[in-house]
Amino acid sequence: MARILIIEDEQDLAGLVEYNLRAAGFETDTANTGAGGLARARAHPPDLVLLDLMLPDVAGGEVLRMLKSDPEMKKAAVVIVSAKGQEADRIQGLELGADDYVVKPFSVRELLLRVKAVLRRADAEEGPAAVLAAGDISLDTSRHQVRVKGEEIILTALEFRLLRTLLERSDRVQTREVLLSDVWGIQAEIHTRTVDTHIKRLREKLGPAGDIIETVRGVGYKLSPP
Amino acid sequence: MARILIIEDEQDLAGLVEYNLRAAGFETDTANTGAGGLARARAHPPDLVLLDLMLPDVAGGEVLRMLKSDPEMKKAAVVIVSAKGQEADRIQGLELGADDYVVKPFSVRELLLRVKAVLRRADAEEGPAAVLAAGDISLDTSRHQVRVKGEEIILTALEFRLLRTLLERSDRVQTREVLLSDVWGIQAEIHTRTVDTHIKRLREKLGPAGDIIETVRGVGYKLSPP
DNA sequence: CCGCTCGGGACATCCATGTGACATCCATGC
DNA sequence: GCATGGATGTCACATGGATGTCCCGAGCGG
Repeated sequence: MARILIIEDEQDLAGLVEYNLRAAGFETDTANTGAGGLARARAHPPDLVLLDLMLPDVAGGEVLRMLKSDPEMKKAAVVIVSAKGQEADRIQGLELGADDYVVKPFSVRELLLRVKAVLRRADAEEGPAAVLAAGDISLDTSRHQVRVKGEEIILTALEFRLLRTLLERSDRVQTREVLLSDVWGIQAEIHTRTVDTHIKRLREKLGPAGDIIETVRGVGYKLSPP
Repeated sequence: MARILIIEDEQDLAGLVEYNLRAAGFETDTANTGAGGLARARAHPPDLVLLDLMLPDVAGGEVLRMLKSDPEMKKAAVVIVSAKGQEADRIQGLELGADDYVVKPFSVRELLLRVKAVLRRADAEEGPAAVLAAGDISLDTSRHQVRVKGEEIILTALEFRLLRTLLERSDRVQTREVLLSDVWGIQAEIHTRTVDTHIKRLREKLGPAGDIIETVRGVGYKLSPP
């Protein structure tokens, strides 16, 4: 899922936003100052930046300019957060290349919708691509299609997410807890056979190619390309 | 590069849009009233008109009608800008011959994408044809006509738009949210059957050929040519 | 007033999913 | 080797959520 950097000096607000973005399945990172935000962005380029224009150190506009001037960070979408009535800021922000803005006070719901919309657009622009592969298996995210040796395999939405998660983390063992959390969105310990059952169904549908999903006894599952 | 006429009464917004269009390499011209816009268009026919439906003098719809009735200005593409929630206006606008619309508040990136897309289509039409096809279905954007095995099918403006969107993104799954956003111009989570209903109507009108609209359970719809 | 289009609520329908019971397998200690 | 307990594989089934379908009311144009 997408990675979002929050640059916001009001701790309460930052916490609230972070909590909700995580609940919606995003990875988040937070900085309380403009300088800190830029450092974070450089260290770990995000897909989207939530930028407050009123920061204690650097002016928000300046941060935006810096972000957009770095070829590495440039591709991140930017959503501006500005205080009520700062029309001038808003205009300036959009001129500088922000993708959208929300005005304080905003509802979490609205923020989520805008973030999702911006990311969706960014996705659409990236064109086709987005094909994961391992062994005889290839998975096309945008088409929502899986092939084994060129032959199409029909998966359910859940099976698809599971396979994608495993492919994205090829060769690394995923515990049942991690899978439950990342594929199912559930945080809990397990006493049921839910994960196993779906792994089984996946192996079944993949046929012989299903062998690349390995069981790591006592730990979890991993997908290991030949 | 293309020439764009902005008819918009909010000065700030007009300025912002103008700035960005110029930055993107377009020639621009601005009018703050409907009458002024028509005068400008007559004096110097644009390739594309960005038309706000809420104008101080003439109704936006009227401006559109005038534009389309003049043989000289007729060839200009029109992108409607309407305030949030003015559903009726959008539909009406499309029926009157607008090529696309954006809903306020919109992001600059979105506006640019739509403007470029519309111009691209307009360009393509100058050539032999602007026909999208898949299986037995062919859709002619310039004639606003759909055929199944050569037989003409009558679609409403909305159905046409829905089908075109699916055709343009053949093979790629579109979630209900994406469709609502791109076909309807609404940003929201869904609890209604709106999208499904229109998909159903589309399938119905397309007859057996309607089968190429696939349901991807848990995700959305996609059109997959044989 | 009639007919068309569209949105969306109220169902009907379908099938993906979660679950617990049971079978099986494997690492471990002897 | 072998017994043993815990971990994993497998299965059938109910249940809820997602989708298909129908229908009505609103808005608009003729």
